[in-house]
Amino acid sequence: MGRAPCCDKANVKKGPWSPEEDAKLKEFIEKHGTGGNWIALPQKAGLKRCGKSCRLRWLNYLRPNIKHGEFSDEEDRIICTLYASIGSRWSIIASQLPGRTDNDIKNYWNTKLKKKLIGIIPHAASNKSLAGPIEPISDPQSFLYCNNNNNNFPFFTSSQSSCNYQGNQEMGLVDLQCDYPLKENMLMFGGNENSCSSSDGSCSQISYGGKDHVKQEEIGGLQRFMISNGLDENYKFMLHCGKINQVDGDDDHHHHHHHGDPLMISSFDKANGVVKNSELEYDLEEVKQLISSSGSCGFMFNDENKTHERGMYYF
DNA sequence: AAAGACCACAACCGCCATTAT
DNA sequence: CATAATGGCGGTTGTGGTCTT
Repeated sequence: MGRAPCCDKANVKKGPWSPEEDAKLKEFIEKHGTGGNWIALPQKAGLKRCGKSCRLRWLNYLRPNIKHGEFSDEEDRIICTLYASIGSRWSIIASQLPGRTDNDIKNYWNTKLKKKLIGIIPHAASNKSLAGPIEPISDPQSFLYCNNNNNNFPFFTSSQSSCNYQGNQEMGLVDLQCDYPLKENMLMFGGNENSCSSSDGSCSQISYGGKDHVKQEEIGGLQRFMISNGLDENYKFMLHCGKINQVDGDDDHHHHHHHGDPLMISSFDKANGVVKNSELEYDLEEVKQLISSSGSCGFMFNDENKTHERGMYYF
């Protein structure tokens, strides 16, 4: 038959560890090691704990050289970059951060870091008046459709009826989903076409890298720059350039990429059936610059059911 | 001052591939 | 081989502390 049962579940302590228990476990492991057997360990160490609980306590808390508290900017950057490329594979991410545990990083991401990443993405809570004209978007199919059920980027809630970009200087992480096959004619800046989705959406992972993933298309005289983040499903929004022939009258000499149309964000309020546009502080060229700068990273992939394409961009 | 909301974090739970009997 | 438990992982929850109302 199989193995013998590990421990008497009924006679095992749960909940937070006391300093005494910590001391016992630490002392035992420092003296005898784990013996490659966590299940037998609590018996030997005289602890009324399940082996699994001991393992967790050791790995996440008692083990030497564990860093706790403040994450550095560099650590933030690594976490964001890795999250953007591999998602919530915490143990792999932790392996790149000496002294950090997967549990710590996971907690940090879920409670703090995610919230820091409001970057170039509109801050939905704003009630500033919209800067741009309201204009219909001719091809509703081209909206990126996002929802925040994945709870990755709940930047928007159902109570918000418009999107405004706040000019946040911080980095932004963008999560997008679209529930239609991406169009063949969509352009990717700087990227190779192969890294875009195959038309049947059969790729499980499409590419890594910065600039490959930003999508641009032209529909009805509008340049559209496809990027999105987590949204309630009542909302759809996209970034796009204003009218192509719009005159850029700006006289800023410091940035060679200052030509081009202002980047607009359009959101669709399904409840009210209204499309709202507002102007982004960055123009398309600036966003391209951001995307292709060394710090950026992004990728796209399809989910298992091949029904959604998702991508993430890290600036 | 009390109650409730919010937050950070440690710990637990269930799943799954691997391993021991 | 068949079976049952382990170890590792990621999602989730419980808990204690702090902040708000």
